[in-house]
Amino acid sequence: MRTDYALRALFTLVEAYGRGPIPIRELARRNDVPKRFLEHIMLDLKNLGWVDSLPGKAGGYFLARQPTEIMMGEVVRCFDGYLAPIACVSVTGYKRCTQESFCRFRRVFLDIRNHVTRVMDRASLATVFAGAPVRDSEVANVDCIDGGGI
Amino acid sequence: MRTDYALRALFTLVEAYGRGPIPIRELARRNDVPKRFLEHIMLDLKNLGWVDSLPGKAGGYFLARQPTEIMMGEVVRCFDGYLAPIACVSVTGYKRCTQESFCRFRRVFLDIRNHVTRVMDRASLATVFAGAPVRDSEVANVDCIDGGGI
DNA sequence: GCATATACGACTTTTTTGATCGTATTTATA
DNA sequence: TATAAATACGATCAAAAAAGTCGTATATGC
Ligand code: SF4
Ligand code: SF4
Repeated sequence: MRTDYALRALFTLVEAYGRGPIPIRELARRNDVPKRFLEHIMLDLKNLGWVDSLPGKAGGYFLARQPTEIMMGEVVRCFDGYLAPIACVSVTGYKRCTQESFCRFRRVFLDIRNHVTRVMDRASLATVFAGAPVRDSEVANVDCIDGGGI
Repeated sequence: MRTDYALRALFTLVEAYGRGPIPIRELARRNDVPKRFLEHIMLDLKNLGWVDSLPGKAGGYFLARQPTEIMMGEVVRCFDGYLAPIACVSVTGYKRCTQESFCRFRRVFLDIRNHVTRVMDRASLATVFAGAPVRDSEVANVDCIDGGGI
């Protein structure tokens, strides 16, 4: 949830970009996140340099960088440690495995990692915000070989 | 780990397909998995119909289906619940979210889900086993926009 | 009958996640 | 300058999930 909550808050700030700070109470309400929990997340985002804040009356949080300059990949990577589906194919969170030299299915995970990073590191908050919400049918419509579940 | 351990064991059985059962002691040793833990995993695999077993001397586990007929996607889905990176874009493990109607970044996750399922549901154990292990350089070589970490 | 397998529920430990609380500090404004 | 409203931040907690262990029952081949 942490990563998801962080993204929710960030996109709310993208929407309000240039229009002054938003108090955490408002961020929590709008995004359906426990307020006290969101405090920690916002603090992380601040320390990472993506948002800034003003205390006191009329204070709150606002983006510290342009929405075009924050990539989804960076955000996820900071909260989850890495984008890869498993640590043995990650760079930032690499963890050696004893089976590496002969493991066969590692290649499948590598393929997925490559796609995930390609997508996530090209997607700035601005780009993503410009897109339309997902329609239900898009989730249900599965184009994999057997039409099976996901 | 569970999913990874399951895959390790399965691929060992693929390698030995048609050459009699392999005792769990051997599976645990070869794949660096705690033996007692692997017992539970093998039992799951058996109940799911992918492997079968023989007790007693000269007993052990063996594939119950042809390696061409078990897909990686099925395996992962059974152990992890779903392939999607987040439940709101999953079919088998779908969980409603209050933000769905206006969430923007959900589309990014949907894109990833589509790729993951496409790859995983087309990859049979046989196909994957036929491939070569991953070289270190392939993991290090990142082709995302900024050449940054993964 | 004995050695060697799997079968399987109960249990324990560890890690992760999600969340709460108390209190200090800063700021605008009346 | 008092006060109300905001962030700052460490301490702590609880629940859940994941990882791993144990004891013992049962089946099989020789
Ligand atoms: S078994 Fe293969 S995929 Fe799993 S961690 Fe080891 S190298 Fe990576
Ligand atoms: S906030 Fe968006 S991505 Fe996250 S769970 Fe809700 S709909 Fe899905």
